[in-house]
Amino acid sequence: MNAKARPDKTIPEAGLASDPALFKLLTEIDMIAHLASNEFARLLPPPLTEAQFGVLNRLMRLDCKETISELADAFQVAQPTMSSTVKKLVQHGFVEIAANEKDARIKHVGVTGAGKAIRNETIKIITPHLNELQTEGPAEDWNAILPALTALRDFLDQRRLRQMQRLAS
Amino acid sequence: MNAKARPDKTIPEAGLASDPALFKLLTEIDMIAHLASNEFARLLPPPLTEAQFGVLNRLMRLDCKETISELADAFQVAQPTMSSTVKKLVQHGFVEIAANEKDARIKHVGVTGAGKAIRNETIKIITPHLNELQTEGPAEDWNAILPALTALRDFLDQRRLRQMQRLAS
DNA sequence: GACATTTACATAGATATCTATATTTTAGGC
DNA sequence: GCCTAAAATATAGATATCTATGTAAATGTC
Repeated sequence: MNAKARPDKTIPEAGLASDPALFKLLTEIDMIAHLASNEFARLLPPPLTEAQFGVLNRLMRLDCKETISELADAFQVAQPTMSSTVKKLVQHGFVEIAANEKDARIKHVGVTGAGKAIRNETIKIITPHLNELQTEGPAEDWNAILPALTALRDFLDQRRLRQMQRLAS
Repeated sequence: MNAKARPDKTIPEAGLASDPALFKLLTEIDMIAHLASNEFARLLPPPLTEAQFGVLNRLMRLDCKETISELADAFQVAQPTMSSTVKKLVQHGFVEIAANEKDARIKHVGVTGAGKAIRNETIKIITPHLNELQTEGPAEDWNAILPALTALRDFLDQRRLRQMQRLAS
């Protein structure tokens, strides 16, 4: 990202006035996700990437081990993508693989001490930025709009599952 | 994306109950963007990619030509990324480059007839899916929550510009 | 007006993702 | 029990993105 701060050409609202509300919403959501993702990626302590942090964060929040496929499903990425992410986490010593006694195909991914340390370090780095967003950002009632977005996400997720089942039949 | 439709392990709400509302919101937004992006990418008529469609759509909506840098800024991607996207659009014959008479460094990107055709074809493909989202998706008042998200996006965008200026000083 | 700086774009190399497919292990039908 | 199908993961190859840097053209300073 090398963009220079040029004369403000920012569009006040995503899309055109004529676009349907849902299309504008999705456009806006895409831009927010993109902006937040870029900012977040820059803050991460090397060698941690967004995908890698996501895995550490999830396993620590849920306080459990998960398999490659479970993680791939949770983050909605392809299984080889998660295999690659986990492989790098292993190389960095942030997770370790445990074999399943009953099924030799399955690998359980668990966070190591080093993994917990860098995840907590990341949280410390991120927190002030989130706080700035809270205090200096727009004063909206985020809890009020959260259920609508959760419903939308759930619908898209269900539709995705339906389409996959259609392909498999 | 090879995920199988496994027993429903969907988390009802993004993140943990203990997470701050804004963090949950950003997590939810990231998941929606991811889901929508995946679905959209699958629907695009080859050889069009999401980034390529975005450029065609923008130039046609604004009914103008823009430079590589202007497009990179608009989509918040690095300039070489947009150079690459435009190069592929040129190879497919969807845009054409016009030189600037006064400044030989500048390239103006304009949509061709073939570009307009495939953009309109894409709209036709997408529309039924958007309609399904409208009719079968959650019945929320999207117009009501749009301003809050626009404000959030604007804040993140402004913060990004501030940080870039800080680096340049 | 010469020279350093800035600007617009291109190129090179690295990474993360995807799809397609291979490999290994388990489960099921006969 | 055997043999096929399904499941979990790995490998290979392609693409899109990034950062760092190169190149050419315009700008500005003295």
